[in-house]
Amino acid sequence: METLPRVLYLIDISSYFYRAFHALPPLSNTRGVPTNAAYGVTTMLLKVLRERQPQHLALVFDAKGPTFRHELYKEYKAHRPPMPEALVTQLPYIKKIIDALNLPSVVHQGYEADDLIATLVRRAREEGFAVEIISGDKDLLPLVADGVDMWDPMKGVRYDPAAIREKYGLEPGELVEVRALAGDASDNIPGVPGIGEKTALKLIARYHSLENLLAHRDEIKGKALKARLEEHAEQARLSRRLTELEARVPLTVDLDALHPGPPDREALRRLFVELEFSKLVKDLGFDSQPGVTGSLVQGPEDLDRVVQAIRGAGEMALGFVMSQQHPMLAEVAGIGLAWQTGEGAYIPLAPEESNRIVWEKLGPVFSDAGIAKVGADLKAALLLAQRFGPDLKGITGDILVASYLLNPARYEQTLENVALHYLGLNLPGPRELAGRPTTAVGLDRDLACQYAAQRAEVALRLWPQLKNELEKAGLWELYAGLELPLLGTLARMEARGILLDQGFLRRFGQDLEVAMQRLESEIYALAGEEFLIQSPQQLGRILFEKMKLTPQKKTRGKTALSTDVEVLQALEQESPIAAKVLEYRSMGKLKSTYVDALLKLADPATGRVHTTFLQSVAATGRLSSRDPNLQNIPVRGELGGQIRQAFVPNAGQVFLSADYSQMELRILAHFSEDPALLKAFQDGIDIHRQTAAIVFGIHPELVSSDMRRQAKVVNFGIIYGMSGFGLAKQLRVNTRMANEFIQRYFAKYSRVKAYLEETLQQARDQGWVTTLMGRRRQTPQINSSNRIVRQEAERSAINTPLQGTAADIIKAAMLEVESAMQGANLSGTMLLQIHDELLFDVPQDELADTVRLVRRVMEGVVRLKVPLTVDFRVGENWGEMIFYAPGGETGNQY
DNA sequence: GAGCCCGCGTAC
DNA sequence: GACGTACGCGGGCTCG
Repeated sequence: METLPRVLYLIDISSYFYRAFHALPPLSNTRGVPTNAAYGVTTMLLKVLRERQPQHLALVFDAKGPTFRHELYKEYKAHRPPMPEALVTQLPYIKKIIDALNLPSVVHQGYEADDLIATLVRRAREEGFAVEIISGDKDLLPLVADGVDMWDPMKGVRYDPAAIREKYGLEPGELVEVRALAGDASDNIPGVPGIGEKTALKLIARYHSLENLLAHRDEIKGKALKARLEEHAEQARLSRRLTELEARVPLTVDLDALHPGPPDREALRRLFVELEFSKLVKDLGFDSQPGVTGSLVQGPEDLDRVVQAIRGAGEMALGFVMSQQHPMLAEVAGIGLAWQTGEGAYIPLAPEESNRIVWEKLGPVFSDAGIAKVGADLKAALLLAQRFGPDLKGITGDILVASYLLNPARYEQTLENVALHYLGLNLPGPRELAGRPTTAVGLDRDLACQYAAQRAEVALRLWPQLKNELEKAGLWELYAGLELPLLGTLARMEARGILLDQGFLRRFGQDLEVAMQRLESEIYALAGEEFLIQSPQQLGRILFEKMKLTPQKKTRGKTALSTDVEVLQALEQESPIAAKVLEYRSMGKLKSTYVDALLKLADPATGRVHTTFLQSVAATGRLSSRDPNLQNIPVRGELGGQIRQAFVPNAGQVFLSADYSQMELRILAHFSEDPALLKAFQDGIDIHRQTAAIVFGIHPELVSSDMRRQAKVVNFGIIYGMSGFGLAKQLRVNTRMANEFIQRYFAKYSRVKAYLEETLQQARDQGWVTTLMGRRRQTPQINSSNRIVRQEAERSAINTPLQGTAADIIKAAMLEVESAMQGANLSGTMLLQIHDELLFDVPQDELADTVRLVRRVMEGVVRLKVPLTVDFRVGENWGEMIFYAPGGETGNQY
């Protein structure tokens, strides 16, 4: 069997510090420690280890301080700026990671890494090693030879002698001569002035060395070139000495002993966790399972012991094992508990209400506000506790909400992700524990115990860390004063639910079905065949292949021809099929997404739907809503309104809706302090009309309704960071005109432009943007060299303070409205929040008082530089709401 | 059949 | 490439 040559891998590690630092965006962990170079160097090393599995390897470092080259030439590398501060801070971490990886290193006083590598290459060849130099530095290319390759894992580039001959037309060793002539600005090697790399390559290709060139300088054609060579011959000789690598460094290292040792996995795990290299923690597959098995709590004695222990600890983490439905309806298997690190417990619950003993014992602990409660998704715990009897009091640490405030856009907020991020733990899911596809409630008792206990234990451990991080980031007040109490408010809203008129909805569904069947046959007739109208693929085939209608654009994925509303509207000119498909689509949407889904989700016993408000999803700070999403119920159009009509108040009550008027534009006025915007809102002027007057350059009274409509798009476009192109598309005008609108907008609202610029600058400088109440969103892509990525980050950075401040304000208002209503003995209830609107269910006879109170609270919850105004509507259902005018001045029934 | 992505459409 | 934030449907594909 042929024996493969031993390979010595020499890593030019110092150069990677700089390269990783400059190549990667300015990443940092949540504590603000810069981490990009450490990350880049680590991934590079791991790649080498993974792909080469080296038996012999050395990390070669530059020595600190001056080298022999500085003695030759005191100006050597004189123009190098000092190492950036953000890189210096990372060096100790990199050092620790290298130590933990247990990789041998080589350094020698007075020499640069390049010389050590040259020396090691020479010795390795003498001793029969093949060599691979791991570097991206061209200065090392002269070392490449038969059996000596160079590889840059960062770029994935590889050089052997043939590759160098092809690229430069020279032997590798001759590259030294090139550098002697051309010099190197970054190392301050002078070379010959006027000779650059191109000329040098040509000359060396012909004469092969500096000395030979100088000997034949009379043959040089260009007069100027010849003169330069004559004049700077000595400087070129100096440059050659500076650039030539020293292969005789007196190293005593034994090449055979350069073995990578076994990595210190625990040390690596700790470092990666501290630096928040979650992916690396996971990739390396460390054995980082939590390892809490949990004790099963069965019978009254066990329960007594648990209760006593919890009381002793003064805090507890808890989490219910439940199915994926609303907590009010979900199937529940048991409760995971933890009150001290390293241990957890599980209390199984019987299928129905035969858990009397459990709740008798546990109830007082749940309801004791002196015992702090921690968990992932405490809103669910609150609702479940309520469902089984006890109040849950002392809610303190919601892991998901806390993690969300720290970094709302980083990843989906799940206990798994947060545990990996902050503890480096891989939390196994039901599937991993059972070794088969299953859900939490599908686990048998012992596995459920392990699952629930370790999740509670992890939550318990996470909380102090997250709390600390919140305090350090200045987010504690937002957490404890706003989000945490809001969790209770949201739980009450969810528990109330909202009543559906199911009969109405069913009839409407049937009407839709009939209408859709009629449309369906008409569409088939026009198409000449039957097909799935709701399939964009099949529809595209019919429209563009069979009927030969004009394709307008491709889909977002570029995979097919688009059949979206914009396209179909354009096709209305060509064939009556387009309008029919549009109508069919809009009806299908209503039927499947709203009618059918709402009926499915209504509680059969009460007819009420209980949405889930998600408090740790939307990156801007908004809430979202799911199962059903009650924040996107149709409002426009005749048919859309029918859906809303199916939402009705309790008997004898009415719906009251309170919506902030032009909230985000007012916030823009507040932040930008633009005089024209401030004045408009202070004087109660119609802002869209004012903007129309500005962009069309006319008197406000001459603004037509269409101009106002267009100006409204401009106003919103600003908030979204829309480009001229996007605005043009939206308004169906040409880009030139749209740009003109924007230009006029900023000419008049010049402080708005300045404010948007300041926001972007803040994002670039500090890496995050912020809202009125200090909410943060990181902007990791804001300095991306990829323009598309960068611009997307810029739009988010512009939009987030505005959308997020609106979220802050309405959240604060919700808390205050709730307590004020209670204080005023008003019995109306809050049902929904739809971003800038609150929906209440109010007794008729309390309507006027409720409106007064809600107005006072919502308009007064924060003091901005412009008034916040709220519009009220009242109705017998959500689809037929009319403006509420106090005192009934408008003559309506209210 | 489950899980995922795509295309599309609803809200603010 | 071009408008921010969400949720969720049906079709259709992949995978086991």
